[in-house]
Amino acid sequence: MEKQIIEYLSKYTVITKELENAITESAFFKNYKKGDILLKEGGFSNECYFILEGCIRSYFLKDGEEKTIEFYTEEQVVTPANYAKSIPSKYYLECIEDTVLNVGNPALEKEMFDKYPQLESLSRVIAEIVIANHQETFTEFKTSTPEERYLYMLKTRPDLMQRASQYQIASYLGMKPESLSRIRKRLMKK
Amino acid sequence: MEKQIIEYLSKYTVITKELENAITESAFFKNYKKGDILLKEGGFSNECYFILEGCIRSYFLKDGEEKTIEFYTEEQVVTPANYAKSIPSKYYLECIEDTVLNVGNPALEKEMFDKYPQLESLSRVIAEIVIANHQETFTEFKTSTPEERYLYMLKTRPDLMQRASQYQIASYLGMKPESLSRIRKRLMKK
DNA sequence: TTAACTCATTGACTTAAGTTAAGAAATTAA
DNA sequence: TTAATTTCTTAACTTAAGTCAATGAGTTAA
Repeated sequence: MEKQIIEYLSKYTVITKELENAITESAFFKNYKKGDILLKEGGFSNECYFILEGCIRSYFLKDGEEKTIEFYTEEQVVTPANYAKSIPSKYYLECIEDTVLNVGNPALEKEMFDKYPQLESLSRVIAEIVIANHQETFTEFKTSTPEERYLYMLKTRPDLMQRASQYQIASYLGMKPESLSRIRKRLMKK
Repeated sequence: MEKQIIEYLSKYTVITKELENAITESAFFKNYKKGDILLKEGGFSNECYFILEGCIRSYFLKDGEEKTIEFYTEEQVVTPANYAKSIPSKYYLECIEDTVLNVGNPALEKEMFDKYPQLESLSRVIAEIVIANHQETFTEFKTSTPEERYLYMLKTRPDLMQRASQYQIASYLGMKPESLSRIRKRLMKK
């Protein structure tokens, strides 16, 4: 179980045996059931997550509808925007499958960063990769039609098509469920 | 001139006199004219920038049209996605005004991070803030109509309305220049 | 096993963005 | 200062997404 985290980090840099042990020993896990809410809109957060198994969806309510912000799956880090801050969350975090998480907190994070500066350095590098990836996704979104966005998602995150419901996917793609239904029908014929 | 960088960093943490001096002494500036290209699509980059004055636009070509990815203005950091990597850039960086930049490079960055770990720590913190801000912008974009997106930009980045041309703003907002023109006309009447 | 509920599909209609093309306005260069 | 070029606006038309409403399919719970 701990291995997954080490494997993930090892993609970016060499993890010394010492650091590996420190991470393994301090690792803390939690299990959630499908439908469990990790964070509520208006709530506070002192936890960040690394997904070992399962899927988390972030969403908020607008005009009485759920608007999906993001889907997080295996090997992804979820840091609530209000993590370690005393401001209320703007969104929900919900497990849309049974989910196993590695859970972090500000105190542990600080302790680890102080003890192993290379870990904070690695976090910076990963954060910058996340920024670059995010910008690419956003750009793709802005320059595409709803149909193209659906096709792009099919190509880049095909697993989500099975894991999430259509109305969740629709709002993630910035469209109405009816439109997604029609797009799928249209593409069937081709 | 150096003061701006120190002021910017001081928003997030206390900058010791020693670090301030190190930053000030190693700071390197460049001046550009309106229209100058900092990076070409397909080109390589070993520079990152902190904008002291002016405006940089990132864009690429799709279907023969310029698609604006982002506008960067005073106090913003521009790190090309291929910075310090041997992969070609997917986009252009263009000064849309006369611009004054503080220029960084991988070697200097490494030297400073090694000497002042708190600077790398700060970079991580800022990177995470950038991620949170970016996600909020993307979410706002996804859940809004083109007209709402225009109004949102008017509210959050009013200066850009003067600094960039309409076709640049239109593609930044994910619409055609004709649509932006019509939206503006529609809003005039209200 | 049925009843209740949620989710997905379909159809008719409305609305606004895309497309194409022309011309006006503004900017830049000769 | 004029000519050339670029940018912006407008109009007519096409296309597809949003809206509203009904129905069908699938899931969950009594």
